[in-house]
Amino acid sequence: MPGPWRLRHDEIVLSQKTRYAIRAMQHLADNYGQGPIQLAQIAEAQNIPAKFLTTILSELSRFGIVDSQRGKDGGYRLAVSPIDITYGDLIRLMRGSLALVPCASRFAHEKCKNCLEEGDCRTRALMLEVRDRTAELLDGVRLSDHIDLVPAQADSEG
Amino acid sequence: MPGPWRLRHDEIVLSQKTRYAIRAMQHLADNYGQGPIQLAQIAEAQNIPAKFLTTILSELSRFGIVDSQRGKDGGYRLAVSPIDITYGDLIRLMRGSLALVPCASRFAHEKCKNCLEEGDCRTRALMLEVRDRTAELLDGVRLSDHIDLVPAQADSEG
DNA sequence: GTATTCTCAACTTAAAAAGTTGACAATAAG
DNA sequence: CTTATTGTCAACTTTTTAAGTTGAGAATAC
Repeated sequence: MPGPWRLRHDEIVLSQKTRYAIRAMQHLADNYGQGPIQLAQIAEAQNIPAKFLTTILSELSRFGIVDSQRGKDGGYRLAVSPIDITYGDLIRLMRGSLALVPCASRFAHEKCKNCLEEGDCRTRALMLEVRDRTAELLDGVRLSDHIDLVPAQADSEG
Repeated sequence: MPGPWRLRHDEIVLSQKTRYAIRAMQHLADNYGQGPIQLAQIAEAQNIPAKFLTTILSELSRFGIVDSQRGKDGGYRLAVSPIDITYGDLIRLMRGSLALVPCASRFAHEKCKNCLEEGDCRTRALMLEVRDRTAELLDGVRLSDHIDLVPAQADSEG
């Protein structure tokens, strides 16, 4: 890997919506076992536009991973213990797949547009490998887990 | 991970452009050491819209990873041996980072929009881990490597 | 029955990705 | 030195996706 080739910054992988969903779920996990938590409270604590959170929580509720209750003192709670929800689950739920390319999705597998025949695509095997490693990691951490923060400094590249 | 929660399919990670770039580079790698390869030939062989490939190859050329030559019998060739170019290099070049979220990029690190303070973000450590594992894999495979295709069937999920 | 809280489809806005155009620059061959 | 060939590049159009809002409605509690 020679050369100081210039870097760009775009093509973010986890959308805002997915990230909001993760934070909302973390919030619910933190309050698991207590009464329903109101949307407004989550929005405020997690810095998420309330109206948008509406969409996200309804969706999670339709998925059945969150229970909702209307009316006074209503709100949301996890429908499942936080120990039974992995980050992999959440990401698959919100974005359909952990794969970097369509053809490397184990579940939602489909042909990549404008690609070669799959038998001739040399990138696919690598992307499947990446997907599997990613899944392994993301499915190994649960909403109930405490996650240690590492200092994270720019020593390695990328 | 209980429940048959419905899956979606969107938010693809490697853009068309990045995938085209990878295939174009593979093509050049296959013809490394031979004369310059013309854009039209690459476009045809790799099923890439020729005019769009123009943009991509010019870019790669500006990055210095590809050499170009104009005029009759001109074309493109790798400026660097395929053994010295990893898939990680290519992806970083085209999309700036291997990270799933902005705050987990080692190089192009920046704060995620509308997130909590980094010290309070519990997702970050996990995403850094994912980034590192991905980088490890992608930097371990070179354009010169033959990649074995595995049958890849939907046994595990996601 | 009224205040509260979630529901949801439809809509708007904004941004990014994908791809095209066309004038121009370099090179080779005659 | 002229012509055909091939890459360069900024500007543009089109399409798609993400992000967020609106507003009417449904369930619940008091």
